[in-house]
Amino acid sequence: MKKNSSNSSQEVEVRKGPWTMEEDLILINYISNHGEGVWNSLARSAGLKRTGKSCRLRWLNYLRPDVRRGNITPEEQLLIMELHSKWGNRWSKIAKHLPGRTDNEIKNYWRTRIQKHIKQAENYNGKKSSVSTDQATTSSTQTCNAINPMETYSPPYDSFPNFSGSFPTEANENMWSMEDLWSMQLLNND
DNA sequence: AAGCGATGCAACCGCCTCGTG
DNA sequence: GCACGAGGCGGTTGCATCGCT
Repeated sequence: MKKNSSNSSQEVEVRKGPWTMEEDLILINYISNHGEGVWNSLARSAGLKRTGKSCRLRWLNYLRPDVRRGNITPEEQLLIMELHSKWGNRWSKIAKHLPGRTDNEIKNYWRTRIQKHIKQAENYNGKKSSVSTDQATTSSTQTCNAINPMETYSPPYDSFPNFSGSFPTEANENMWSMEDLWSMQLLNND
């Protein structure tokens, strides 16, 4: 990002974009041997041409052994919605209540799935209210003065016709599975 | 079968907070 | 008390994939 550092003579090119399998392995290997630490120095010591931030993000969102991927269950979804209605966009706070889930994953899930349904519901309500304003206002008065987007629509979560059908049914396939990576990492350690 | 728009997710960016000297 | 660096967080973007025409 910023290139005006004092040690510009030794400035190393910073890699951006998708992580390669090799980089993943280096990071996993390094952390399993040395543990997490100061991310900037970790990135340097591990020989990764990445920023500390990038390493941290990759580790937390993807490489950590306890990260669960895909298959957000209906229970988790309800919890997300409940916590979001309580705290708003405090994704990391919400993520702490969903073991194995990352803030990024929850954020993405919210934006791509739930928010879509909210918009649909709002449109539906809008149309409805144009026909019958009284009904619409009475049904939304409970929460109409809230700032939180969760509270700007009235139907309960389970009233979305397609909602239950939109749960991901299978884990997203990555280029390589975490099991593969970890087994490779174990092999490297030998 | 090809083209194209929609969708989902990984990763980056920039701001804020906190710890340390 | 102040400056600076690192970490944390939420918002946004870019790209790969999917599904429809």
